Amino acid sequence: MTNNFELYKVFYWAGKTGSLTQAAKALYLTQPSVSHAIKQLEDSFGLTLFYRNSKGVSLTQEGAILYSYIEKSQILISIAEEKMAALKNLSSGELRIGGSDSLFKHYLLPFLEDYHAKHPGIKLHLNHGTTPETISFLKEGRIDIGVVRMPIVDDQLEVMKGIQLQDCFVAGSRYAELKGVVMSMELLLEYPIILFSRNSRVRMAITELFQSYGYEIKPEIEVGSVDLLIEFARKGLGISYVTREFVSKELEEGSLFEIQLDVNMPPSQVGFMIMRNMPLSSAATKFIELIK
Amino acid sequence: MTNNFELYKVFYWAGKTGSLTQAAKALYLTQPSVSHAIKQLEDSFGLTLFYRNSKGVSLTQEGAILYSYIEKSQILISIAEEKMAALKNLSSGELRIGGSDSLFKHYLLPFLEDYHAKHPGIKLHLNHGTTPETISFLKEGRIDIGVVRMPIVDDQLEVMKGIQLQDCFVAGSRYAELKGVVMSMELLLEYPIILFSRNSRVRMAITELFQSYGYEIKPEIEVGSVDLLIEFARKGLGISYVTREFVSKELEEGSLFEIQLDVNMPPSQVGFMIMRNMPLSSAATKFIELIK
DNA sequence: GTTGGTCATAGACGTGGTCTATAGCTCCTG
DNA sequence: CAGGAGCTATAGACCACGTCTATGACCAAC
Repeated sequence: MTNNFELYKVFYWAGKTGSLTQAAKALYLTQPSVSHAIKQLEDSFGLTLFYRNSKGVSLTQEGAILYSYIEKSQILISIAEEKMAALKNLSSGELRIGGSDSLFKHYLLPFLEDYHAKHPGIKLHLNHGTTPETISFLKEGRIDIGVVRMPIVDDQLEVMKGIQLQDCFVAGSRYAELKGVVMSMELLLEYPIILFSRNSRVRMAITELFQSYGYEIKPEIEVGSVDLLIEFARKGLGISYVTREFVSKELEEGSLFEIQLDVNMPPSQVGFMIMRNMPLSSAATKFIELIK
Repeated sequence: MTNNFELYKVFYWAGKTGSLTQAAKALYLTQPSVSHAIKQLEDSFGLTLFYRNSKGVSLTQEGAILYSYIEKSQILISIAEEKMAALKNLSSGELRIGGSDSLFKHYLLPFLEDYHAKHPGIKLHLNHGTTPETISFLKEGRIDIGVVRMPIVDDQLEVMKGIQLQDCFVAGSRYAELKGVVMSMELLLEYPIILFSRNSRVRMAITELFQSYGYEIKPEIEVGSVDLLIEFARKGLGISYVTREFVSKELEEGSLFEIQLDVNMPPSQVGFMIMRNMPLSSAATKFIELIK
């Protein structure tokens, strides 16, 4: 036996208000419709659910048992509907972004602040990882959006351009004599170089660039975070290859300066990835609108 | 926002099976109907609930949240439907009967045994009280059936005849000389009489009977239970007025004998009361069928 | 390429849920 | 006690909407 669940909604209101007429008003129906609906339920069970009297209805023994279950069920549905409304209007929900810590900190942070201020109910999850990890997370559905360096070639993914960044070599006061000097690659390679760890997108890009000119760039020091790249360069341990926009503060205050090279460093593009042909959550849609 | 609850049933099965086609089968619908239903839900919330792919569907973040509520809700409804079926087929439920202990013990007991054997899932509640108390309980909905002595005149009640009982005077061996003697009322009153307490239906009947012949019956001893009436008579404390059917064992074994009177004692009728125009529970309906 | 499985879409159909109108009932009130 | 104001039940008409069939688009596996 499997009833039309709509009947339970009618039953719930009839039980709750103790009146078919009141239930009809609550449901924007007419009283005969409600009366008919209750009769249908009763017939389907072969049980009488209500006592009818001149001032309304009251639950029978059996009706009361049914009501105890249906009430809980209906309340759950009401909560679910409220929850859905909250998700829709972004007063609730979560936004899961994957990418590198440096992009979070130096590029995404203002957007995240803005977003959080506008939608304080949305929980933010920042999932840091390498580009391939981020892509995996995206495909596994563990994040909604991935933020990485372009180019990304994966036809399961839809990639949108973000800001354009410029990588460059920087040094601290220990190498002050290089300030203002336009260096060749060959010359640069005579200094100790500090690079990001091997599996990063930036590292691959710079390695390829040098290779295309016939050089091999071998770092003296390899580090795992942008902060360390900056810190080591400031302390004079070598010349770091960093994203210029991420060291704007240090360049401005003079604790670091940019090394001029005689070749153009290609810009690098930040990209947002989402799954192609997969619907985005409201929270994620809104965030992407914000960034664009 | 208040959806057609039928949509949630479809959503539940789609989420549960991970396939619109499977959901359609479970609900005896076609796949396009299910597809349409899900679309309606999604439109009503303004949210996407499922990812569609070539091997079925899977819940989105938001769909999963909805599912967590709807699942509980639907399970409650299933339980409720099972419960209703159990109440209908009498494998569950309760039967509440009001009346006097003596009627329960001496008249209803075999029926109760039979009923309980046939429907062990039905809980029996025997609510003992006087006739007016029993009527009150019935009107308050605290019992389903009342079993009392007729006549009952109350147009809110529907009364059905039960067994006919015969009250009589009995004595024990102490008054052996009266065995076989046809006594007059006048003579009887010279012996110590034991009667049931004042507010009982039987007591009122016997008092009225004696009055109609111009006598006043005043008991030596008043007791509150039929068992005591019997016990006191056996011990020779006096002559008890009891229901003959309730002392059949004692009459047979000879520990009590019936006093012959020169007037006919009117029979007394047992009646079953239920509320007029009020639906009976399945359990109560079945019990009444059994007795008839 | 073909087959077999998804889900989506379009449009037709017909049932069932809703309506209006009215009756029957009980309780209350003048 | 008649009349009114509640309530629910019943009858019958109607039309929206839920369901169907048919088809398309897509994907994965063989």
